[in-house]
Amino acid sequence: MEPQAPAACEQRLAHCGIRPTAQRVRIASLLLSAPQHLSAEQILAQLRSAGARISKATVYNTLNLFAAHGLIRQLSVDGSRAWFDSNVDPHYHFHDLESGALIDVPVPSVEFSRLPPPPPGTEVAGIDLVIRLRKKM
Amino acid sequence: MEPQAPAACEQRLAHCGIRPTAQRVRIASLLLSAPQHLSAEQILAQLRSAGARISKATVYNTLNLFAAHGLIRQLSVDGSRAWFDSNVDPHYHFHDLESGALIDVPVPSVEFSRLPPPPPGTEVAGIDLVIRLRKKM
DNA sequence: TTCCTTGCAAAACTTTTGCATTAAA
DNA sequence: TTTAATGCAAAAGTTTTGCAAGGAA
Repeated sequence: MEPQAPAACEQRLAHCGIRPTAQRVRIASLLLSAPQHLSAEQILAQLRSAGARISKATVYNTLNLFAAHGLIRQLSVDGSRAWFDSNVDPHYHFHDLESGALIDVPVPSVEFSRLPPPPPGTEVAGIDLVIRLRKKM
Repeated sequence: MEPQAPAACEQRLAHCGIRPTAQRVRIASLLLSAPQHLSAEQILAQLRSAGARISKATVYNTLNLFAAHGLIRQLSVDGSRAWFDSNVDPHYHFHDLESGALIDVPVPSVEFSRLPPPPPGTEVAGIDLVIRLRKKM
């Protein structure tokens, strides 16, 4: 997967008020190159094998920072670890139970004809939908 | 919350092919007394403060065993820890982002008028829906 | 006796944090 | 120069595992 142009990432970070350090730009460049789902460990491994000098702490700190600024979205799909989704537009997910793969499901392919009213004093902040998949027999 | 009659739990476990040991019956008795969502740590604390002699390892082993037999369901709602749901009938959840509380949403209160076809070679194994709630302003 | 279960401690894993060093503005 | 970010190691939190001891059949 081609990393996104570092210059574009730099601008995007600066636009969010995030100081575009070398490590942050590399993470952004990797993650924002296409819609994808990566774990912190995967990001660390990919950057290091590409020759980057970066620590685990910085990866976690940066991912949390990006998520807080809405650049990425943190998913809780299986209990094992967090997945970071570079697609922050509203969408849902297929989750292949065998491979663990996550596949984006665009909003228009799901339609709710009925939803429960939120409890009094609350409003809906978001809807997470995960469609679990198994191999067809 | 009243624990369910231990005798009924014993029968239920035996019916699943699970040997009804003292610790397992206590966990079942606590968890299956009503539809609820508990963490392993909460279960351990409640049983111990009720005078039970039980270890953390046994709580985890037992919860995994129960989940494997379909007696309970493990939820991934926030990344922090697993929640064990004593309601194994199909249903969805509200998740209060402020308090962390989980509230069951019965199946009939949600209706899908459109769902995406599962990718070739796969079929839908289940649908997890979490409606995140924030305080209304 | 034989097999399974438990408890304890240690290990495994993911994520966070403290602090000295380094880089950015 | 001043402030913020990084790296490392250690800590924290959750869950799993190895193994000796205990309990059920």
